[in-house]
Amino acid sequence: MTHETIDYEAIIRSAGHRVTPQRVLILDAICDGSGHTTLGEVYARVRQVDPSIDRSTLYRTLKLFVDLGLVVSADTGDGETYFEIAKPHRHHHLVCRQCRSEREIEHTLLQDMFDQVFQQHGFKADTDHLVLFGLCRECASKQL
Amino acid sequence: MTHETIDYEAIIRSAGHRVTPQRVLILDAICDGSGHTTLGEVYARVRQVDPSIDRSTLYRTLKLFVDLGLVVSADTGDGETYFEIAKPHRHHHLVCRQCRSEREIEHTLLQDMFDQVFQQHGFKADTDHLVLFGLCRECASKQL
DNA sequence: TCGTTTGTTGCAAAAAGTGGCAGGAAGGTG
DNA sequence: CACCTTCCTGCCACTTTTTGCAACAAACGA
Repeated sequence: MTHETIDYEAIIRSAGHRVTPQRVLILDAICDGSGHTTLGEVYARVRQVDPSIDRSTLYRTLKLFVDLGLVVSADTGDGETYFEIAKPHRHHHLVCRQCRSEREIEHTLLQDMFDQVFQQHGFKADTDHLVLFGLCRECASKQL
Repeated sequence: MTHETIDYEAIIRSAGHRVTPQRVLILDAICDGSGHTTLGEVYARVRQVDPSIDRSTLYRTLKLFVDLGLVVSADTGDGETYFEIAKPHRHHHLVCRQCRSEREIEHTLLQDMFDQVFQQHGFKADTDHLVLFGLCRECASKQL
């Protein structure tokens, strides 16, 4: 599982929160499958292991994880919110409006822009997971 | 009111939609106040003028306006979705995590980044209203 | 290991958001 | 101006998300 490579328990504890079976289970569920996972999928996986877990717990836990930076959430615009375990490298996503495909991009591509924003406005941007919408290469060529 | 400078009625009509009192009222409500407005604020203002307007009407109208490009919506990540009347120039926002202040930035600052994304990934980004989080100059200096 | 403290959980109820439907009204035509 | 067509709105029922609260259990010290 992806998150076993980072010490998530320490992160939770050091923020003054507790490591509970529910939280561990939910984190596991987010890591199952590859890449982004929807809230519904997470809920289904969690309930499969422990049907007694309440929806409200899931919502609260997800919010906590996002606040702690353990999990990254992205609203891809199609109504569903996606969750993904935080990766060691800062990255962002491209989402095609047409075919809905996703693609990761390196943070480096945005760093220059962040630097310019800082120079011109003194604003230290720290957004760590941006979603850019547009047309992917394939769909763009079909548009002709 | 901001939107009186553009012919929003023509935009609504030319798209095959009707100009109703409810729609006008909701557009007015979005323009009240400066800059971004939350959904809750819009609802409160609308109800103040006409308490009979239904929630579903507000949601449907907001969605319509966004589709038409009359209104720009931005998910600022704090759970609240913000709405703003569309402005003639493409722009984005900086939002301070600390003091919640907002500031507009020119699209030019992002264009280079969009160009690079296109060069490297063939992806035509067209996101027209990005929200970057971080620390504004004032809050950053206080952090010391 | 036991007891204490305090963050968490599950439950229940409220609030927010969505979809179907029938009556009502905007906009066009004669 | 009256009529007609079609889109909109308000209402209702339903799903999703959030909140208050009492019981529970993780973490820590003795």
